[in-house]
Amino acid sequence: MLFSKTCEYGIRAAIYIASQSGTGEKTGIREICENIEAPQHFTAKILQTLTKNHLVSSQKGVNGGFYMTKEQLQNPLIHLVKALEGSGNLTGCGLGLKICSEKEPCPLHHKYAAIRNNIINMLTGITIKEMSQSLKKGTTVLKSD
Amino acid sequence: MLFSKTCEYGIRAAIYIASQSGTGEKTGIREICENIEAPQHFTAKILQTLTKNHLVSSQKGVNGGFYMTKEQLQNPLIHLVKALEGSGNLTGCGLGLKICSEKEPCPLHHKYAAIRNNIINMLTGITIKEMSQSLKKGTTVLKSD
DNA sequence: CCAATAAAAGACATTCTTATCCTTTATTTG
DNA sequence: CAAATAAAGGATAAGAATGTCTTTTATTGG
Repeated sequence: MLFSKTCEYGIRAAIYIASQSGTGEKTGIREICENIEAPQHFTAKILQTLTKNHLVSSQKGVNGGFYMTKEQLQNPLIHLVKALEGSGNLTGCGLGLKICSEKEPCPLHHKYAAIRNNIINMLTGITIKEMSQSLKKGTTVLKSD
Repeated sequence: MLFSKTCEYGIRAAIYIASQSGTGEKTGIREICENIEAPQHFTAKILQTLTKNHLVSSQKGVNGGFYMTKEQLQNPLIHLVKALEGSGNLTGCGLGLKICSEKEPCPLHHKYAAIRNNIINMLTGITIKEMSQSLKKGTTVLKSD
């Protein structure tokens, strides 16, 4: 509900890449998509966006693939979301008004603002690394079987 | 971010209709759309859905239009959202997994579940009437000028 | 250098959302 | 009843999101 397909696949791919980035290993797009059950070519495009935004690293050629540096592992989830959804997403009016502020609020403004703060806090308060660790431990999953 | 255009227009239209439903007056689609700055034909379709779901009332013909009964004014916002977005929207996994539960959670499951509860509480805790009252008082607005 | 490999990039197809237009049906008023 | 009115309904169009396929570019290992 919160995320587009682009964002869902992107987050899942990033978590999987992170889970494989322990000692500098790289992971190919095919392996990623098998492990997160996502369409391969579409996900490849999404990873292009993430690498352009320096949230994921990649290397072409033999033994190439995607990986994440220590610094990239520390990125909070919100960085991925902003790169993939655009940041306007987290700032607009809940009812779609062009102008909606504390001074001239829509009828949902205050309650919506509270929710949005919750969301931003959640996205800011969790790192890729944390999510990948639960995946490595086996306490969480990224696909349905 | 939370709502589709369909939902945004639907909610705004419902609030406007509610604000005009004091003593049984009806409001035409043209007037509604002028006051909420929404596309007329598209909004008309949305209102068809809402009337089918008995969330708004309508009457054809001369002096007809849309209105809401006392009971309809008491509907919480979540009824509109479920009618317009479908209720699956408020139940699925944040990362799009088909299966994601307490037993087999995705890496975002717990934090996402908390947010979703917040959202459901917000949508359940506010009625159309409450929103329309703030509009009538002039403390909130539904359009940008 | 050459062959193999894997990501990047571009073109295109499909589906869903958003939006418009036109016709039909129901209702009211004179 | 007739004319006017307004919502309901159907057909269609434009745009965005999602998804696929093919070619190009960069890199590595032999």
